[in-house]
Amino acid sequence: MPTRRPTIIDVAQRAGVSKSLVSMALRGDPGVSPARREAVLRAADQLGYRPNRAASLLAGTRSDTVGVVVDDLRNPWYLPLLAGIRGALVPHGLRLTLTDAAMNRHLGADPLDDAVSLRVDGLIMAAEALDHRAVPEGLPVVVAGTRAQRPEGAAVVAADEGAGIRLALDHLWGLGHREVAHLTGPGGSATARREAAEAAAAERPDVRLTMEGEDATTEEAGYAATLRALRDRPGVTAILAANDVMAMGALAAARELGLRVPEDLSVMGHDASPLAASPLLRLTTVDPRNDDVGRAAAELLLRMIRGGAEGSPVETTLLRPGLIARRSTGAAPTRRRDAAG
Amino acid sequence: MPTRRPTIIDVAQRAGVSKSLVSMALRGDPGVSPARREAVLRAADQLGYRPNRAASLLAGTRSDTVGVVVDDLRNPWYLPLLAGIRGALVPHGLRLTLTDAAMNRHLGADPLDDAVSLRVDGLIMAAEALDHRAVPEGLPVVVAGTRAQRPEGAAVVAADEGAGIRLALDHLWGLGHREVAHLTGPGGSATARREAAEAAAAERPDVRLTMEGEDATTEEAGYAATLRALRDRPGVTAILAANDVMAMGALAAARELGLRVPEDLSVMGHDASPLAASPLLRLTTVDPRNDDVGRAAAELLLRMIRGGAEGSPVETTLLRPGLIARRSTGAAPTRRRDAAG
DNA sequence: CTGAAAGCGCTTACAG
DNA sequence: CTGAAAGCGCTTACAG
Repeated sequence: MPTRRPTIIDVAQRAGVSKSLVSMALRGDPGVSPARREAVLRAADQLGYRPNRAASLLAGTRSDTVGVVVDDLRNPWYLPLLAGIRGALVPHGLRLTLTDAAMNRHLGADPLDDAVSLRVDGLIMAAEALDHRAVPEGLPVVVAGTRAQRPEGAAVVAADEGAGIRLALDHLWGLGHREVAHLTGPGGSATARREAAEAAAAERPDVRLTMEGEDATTEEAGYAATLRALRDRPGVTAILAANDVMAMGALAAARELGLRVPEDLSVMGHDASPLAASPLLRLTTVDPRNDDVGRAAAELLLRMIRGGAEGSPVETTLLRPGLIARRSTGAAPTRRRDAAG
Repeated sequence: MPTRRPTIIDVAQRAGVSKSLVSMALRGDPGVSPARREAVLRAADQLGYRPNRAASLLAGTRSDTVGVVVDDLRNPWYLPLLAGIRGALVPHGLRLTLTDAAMNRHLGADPLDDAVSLRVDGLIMAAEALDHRAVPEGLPVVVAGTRAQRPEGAAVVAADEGAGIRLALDHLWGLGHREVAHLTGPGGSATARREAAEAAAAERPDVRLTMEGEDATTEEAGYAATLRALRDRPGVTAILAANDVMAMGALAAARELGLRVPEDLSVMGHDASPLAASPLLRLTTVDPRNDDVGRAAAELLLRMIRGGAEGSPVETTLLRPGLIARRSTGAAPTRRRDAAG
């Protein structure tokens, strides 16, 4: 029969101390003498002790865990964000529990339920707002990235979408593009980027910005929107997609039409996801610095957790995005060379 | 001040029943009268009661949670697997906690620690074997996908790699390819696929199989390996990559060399990841049917959990893979048309 | 710096 | 079908 898992009581007996002392030693409480701490750690190691988190969760006031909700694992934009979050959390001894909203929603499960039922200390939402009632009041929440809504009382850390879009359009305009199609779709960040693009274009009467919308922001949507834009707008020489995944679709559409990128058509993404760096895409992209966004979101959340409810005014932090120029953008052709034309 | 969260005691008072009755009603115990169950559910709803999972974890014998460990979120092969696992788990009321080994390892954290400290009922490992000592003895483990090692006592559900590779080579041979470069790398599934390819080629003296190895199975590795293979082997007309991500690198290398796919060079992937279906790649790929693998792994794990330690002999289940033909493969050219040649 | 005691919110036998 | 009691393995005041 499998031996019962050792508990702190077993560790205490072996180390010859009380069980509270074991608890304190294990958690690195400074008020434990080095000799006893040493004895406790040795005993724990010898017994193969592993703390029962359910017990510590129940007894303690904190879970030392942060919940991270991402929208959809298929769009890899969140990877740098997650790396930033992890990097900020780990030094503080916090763990992270990851949930994806899309698949859970698909199955009728509440994506927040997991994190909430585990009594996470705080939540980082890298997803469109879910059912807000699911967020217990008083739970610190930071929204990471640009979202349509935010739960009441949540702080926001995101890239300055206006600045990012301006970088993108300046880049394209600088290359001589005068008619740009913007691929857009539903969701907070696509909406923010679309509005920023419209605002920027309004200030430049010499350029033309075409909007091409789809009901999704996936690669397929980018593919379809690009085909449509190029068919309807002969003057378009550059595509600015709402994200890298859509830009990937745009590259596919260009290839389908026999257009060379960037000689015949420039394509730009947004997110600086790992995809954009792919040798196959070499995508010029707006870099929201999502690793920094993640780091800042995690650090803000930590302050909210530590500071208690009052210490944290609801704040919005906007980070300055950058631009990563790769081979998918180049000088505008005099006139678009369509395969058909 | 934030109101204390309601507990089953509050629910019991409101419903006018004992707290154990609340517990039973909430968990759907059949031995509770419909009237009382109704009363309990109503009271819980009115109070906004949400169970404290830490408490139920500590008091109960099961966590109703399965841990899933994936290797690296950057390679999307695991997405269909995860969908299959979820689909099988949800109807049984089990939840899933997802961990990625790569990022955790990178930060010096034990990827299993989370799941284990939460006392998951079982583990699905879609990752290279980790530190086996971290797996508590007696914990049901199913390894999903072909992996080099497996924890002692773990069951395996995977695609039949031999059959998959045979499908791939038959496909290429049928198209007239007589010299194929196989892109390989470290790790269990790449190793299994390499060995299967070698075995299959050994039976066909009229074909030539070149191995091109890298120290990783990433897109960059596939890119580098392809450049090398095409430089060293003028007769190679097809690339068979160990996975879709490497095949993506191969496509990039082909483009770099000015080779058209599939007219000048055929490229094949493995995994049937979402990437392969991309309009930009349209990658012919071996389909390990990872959704089925995930479903079968979850169902086997459930049987192991329900059956207890003895009910489950260590078993290996191999599923028959398929082949998805797309545009990246085609008839072999008489002779490779190198951009330089 | 250390130990004895109470209690976190549930589930599980066990008695009715 | 229902209720009173014990206990899961920790943490946290609290007393020394």
